[in-house]
Amino acid sequence: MPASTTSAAPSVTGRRTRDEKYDERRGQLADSALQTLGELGYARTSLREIAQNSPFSHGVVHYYFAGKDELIIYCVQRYKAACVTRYDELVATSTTPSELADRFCDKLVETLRDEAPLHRLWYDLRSQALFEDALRADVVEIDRALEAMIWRVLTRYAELAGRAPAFDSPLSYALLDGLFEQAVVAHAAGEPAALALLGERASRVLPTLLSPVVGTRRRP
Amino acid sequence: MPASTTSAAPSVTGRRTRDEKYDERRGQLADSALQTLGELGYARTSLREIAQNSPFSHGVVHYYFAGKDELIIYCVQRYKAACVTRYDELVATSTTPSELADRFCDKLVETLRDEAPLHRLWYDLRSQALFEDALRADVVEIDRALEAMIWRVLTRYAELAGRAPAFDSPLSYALLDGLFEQAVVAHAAGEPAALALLGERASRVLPTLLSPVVGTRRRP
DNA sequence: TCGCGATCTTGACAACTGTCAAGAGTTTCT
DNA sequence: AGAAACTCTTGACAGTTGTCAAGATCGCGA
Repeated sequence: MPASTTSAAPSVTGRRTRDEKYDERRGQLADSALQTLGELGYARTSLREIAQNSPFSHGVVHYYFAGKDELIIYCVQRYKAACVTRYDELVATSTTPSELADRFCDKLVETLRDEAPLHRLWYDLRSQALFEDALRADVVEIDRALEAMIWRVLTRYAELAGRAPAFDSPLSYALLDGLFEQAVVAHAAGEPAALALLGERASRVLPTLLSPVVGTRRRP
Repeated sequence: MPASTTSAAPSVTGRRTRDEKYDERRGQLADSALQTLGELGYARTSLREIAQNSPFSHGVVHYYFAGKDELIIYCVQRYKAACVTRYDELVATSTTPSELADRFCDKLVETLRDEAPLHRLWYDLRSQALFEDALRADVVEIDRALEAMIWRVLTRYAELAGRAPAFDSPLSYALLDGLFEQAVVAHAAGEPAALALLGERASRVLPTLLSPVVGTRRRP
């Protein structure tokens, strides 16, 4: 174990301190673990398999983590950090509702295309959390963060359109998440149209997530 | 192995034939397996655990099934048969759109309340199919059957309302499935409001799955 | 009643898992 | 340079798993 127990902020000096290297190794191991998890899924991933996808041997895990559970949870939190800001730039810079909708759908398709293993892993972990208590708290927290991410998109979308969201945050997230998970499943099953269908369906659904326009009906 | 290889239709005589008993045992084992799977999830369920939830010992599985995979797939197909007709009676006997919507939402809540383990298992298996090729074909087939089940509800709902479905079958299913899975997760996490929220959200979403009314706008 | 096939139990097997201790190798500091 | 702390490898452990073979038990037909 490292001598110091203080958390590792970047050192002011040029040299890296021990704690920084320690945290770097933890991250390195977590990335190897995430790669393996994305390929094999939670159930089939063993510590030895993780180590084989890393420059280290299987025993090193217990030097940097208390055990398998702590490693997995660390991975899950790392995954979350990479996810929840995915649409923020798009939300900040879009100027019309249709521009925001288009860019959001494109990004949705793009992340499925480029990061399919991680998305498979996410749905796998969320299912595992239905049975494994140790995962539940972190999975629920990530789900909330994803919901908030979607809600930021929708509220800005509504704002740009001069309308209101049709549903509240959890319901809106549930609908879009169902759409995305269906695409992940189809993509994993090798359906080549999965990407295009996701984009097309998302762009059809988005307008219905805003409440119907009022006040434009002609006077009687 | 049983002497005859013919499939076991109910015998005309009063006595049960060997093949009938053979199939009965397969079903019995599959039910024990489904119970264990619903409690522990796919990853943590072993053949010995399944056998402990049955009147038999662990070795008997290999007398009735070629191996673990065949047992699991047999279970999954059995699960499907119990699921896909859940809303058919309601579809056949409802006479107004709001009656159908109410009864559908009630049934949705009821099945989550009474059969939560099986629903957990379903989402678990669908996630496992993202990694395990042996499960993929059967899981995809079940997903299609569930989609058709939902589509029967929606087309009848639209018919009773004198309107058209707003989206096609896959998209409608994806949206409602997202809603239901969210409720399964919340229910498993012990949130007591999960059941009520599911019913409330479903009844809010259903009307938006029909295309907006046209032709009722007053003439200019 | 007896015999034979169907059914089921028991026990063993190899493979795999998470865990951890012992020690080798490496870096750091005085 | 030498000691001390840190880092990593190796090998072993106990437990679990799917699989299957050998044999015990059951039940039906003659």
